Amino acid sequence: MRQSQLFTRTRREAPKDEVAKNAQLLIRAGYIDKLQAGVYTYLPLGLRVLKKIETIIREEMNAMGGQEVLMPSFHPKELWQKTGRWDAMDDLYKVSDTSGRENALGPTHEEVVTPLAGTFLSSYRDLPMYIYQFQNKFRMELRAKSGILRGREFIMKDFYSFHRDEADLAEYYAQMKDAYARVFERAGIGERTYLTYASGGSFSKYSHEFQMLTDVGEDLIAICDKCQIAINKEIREDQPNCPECGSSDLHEEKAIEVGNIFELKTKFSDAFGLSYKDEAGKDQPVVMGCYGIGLGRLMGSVVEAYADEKGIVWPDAIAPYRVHVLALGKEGEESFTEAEKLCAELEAGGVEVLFDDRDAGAGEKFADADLLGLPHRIVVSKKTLAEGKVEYKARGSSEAILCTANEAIEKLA
RNA sequence: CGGGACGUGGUGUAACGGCUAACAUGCCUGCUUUGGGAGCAGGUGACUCCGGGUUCGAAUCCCGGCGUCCCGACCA
Repeated sequence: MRQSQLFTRTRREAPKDEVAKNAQLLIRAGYIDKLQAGVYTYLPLGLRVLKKIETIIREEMNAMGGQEVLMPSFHPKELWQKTGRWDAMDDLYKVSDTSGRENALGPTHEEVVTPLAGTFLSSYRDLPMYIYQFQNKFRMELRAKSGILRGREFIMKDFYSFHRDEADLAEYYAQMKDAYARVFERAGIGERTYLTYASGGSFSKYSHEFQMLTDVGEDLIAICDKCQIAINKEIREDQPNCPECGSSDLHEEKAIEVGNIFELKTKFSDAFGLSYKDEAGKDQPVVMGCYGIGLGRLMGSVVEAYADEKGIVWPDAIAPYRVHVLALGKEGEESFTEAEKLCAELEAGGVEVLFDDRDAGAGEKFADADLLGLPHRIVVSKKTLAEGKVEYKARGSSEAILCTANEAIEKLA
């Protein structure tokens, strides 16, 4: 991609109404744009990041047997009345049309997926079954905040599992913990993300959250020094010690929830009469689990966690482009033609490249490269060409090295 | 939802109740420059959030609304 053709451009300053680091940097670099409080547009660069995250999650969810669907955002009131959440959920967006008919904008999809499952699941032979989607959720946060970390409209992966009994759910639930750990590992935040015990609501003792350490986190978690499992502060009264090993050596950290998994059991099956026939032909309630990841929040959390004073630092796996090639000098000069060749070669090898071909000074290009945060930077200039080389630098490192174009390409393999 | 702060060109800021609302940046023209946001010249761009009020006169003071951010509460 030629940067001169990019829809967005960078800004020197962040809008004064953004205080959160993630929003400041993402807006300055042209990844997102704010429409209103808690509601953001994902611009070409930002959408690429989001799609990378989505792909990682999709691969892991498919590996767990998930089948992807897309349910509507616009839900009839009756479904939400059936579970009592039409009145009970404060952050439910309710919309009415000119006929007076009322609908909800989905903040989550149990009310839709449960009856949907009832359409197709009728026998023990149909179970287990796994359905998921990526979709915009709506929650009327009384106070949207922290950039894209807590929005009113946000994209979420929500996954629902259907089982014949609690034992089967428990087994699957345990596997999902591992799948989630893989997602966060692959997204580049594995070493700072902790499996965290949290409140289980009315039907289960615990649910589990995946909490990523960051100062802007809204949650306080206590991490077990022995087994590295954490407990959310909300349940620490009842559970002062590590639930895994019983140790009392815990230390507190601020963190943000990037994913959660929850045993719904028969809460929604009961509300909607979702049942199956067992081997004896007897009706049994379907046992459910649900599993969520907020994609935008994950993206914002990564920015919060890794950015430095110059800008964003993306992990390889979710960077919008892996390589930023900067041509110093002028269009038509050797530095440009050589940089173009390099880009073509990288792209032929399947490497995604952003090519800074703008008519701009060297300093501006360096500053923007730091701001954009692509993991690998290659500079082609008069200076490097004089030695028949290019300059390679990893965004996270302060060391730039002179090497041949081929050596640079090898670094990216 | 309770408390606080703030709304001025695209962005960041300035302006005592009083000239044609200023400066920087961005953007456009031309020249120049190309290893850390370089320079020169010319240009573009604002019903000062909206609605009332006070006043000879309001960006500025008062009232109401809307919006944004922060703290708190809330948050599968």
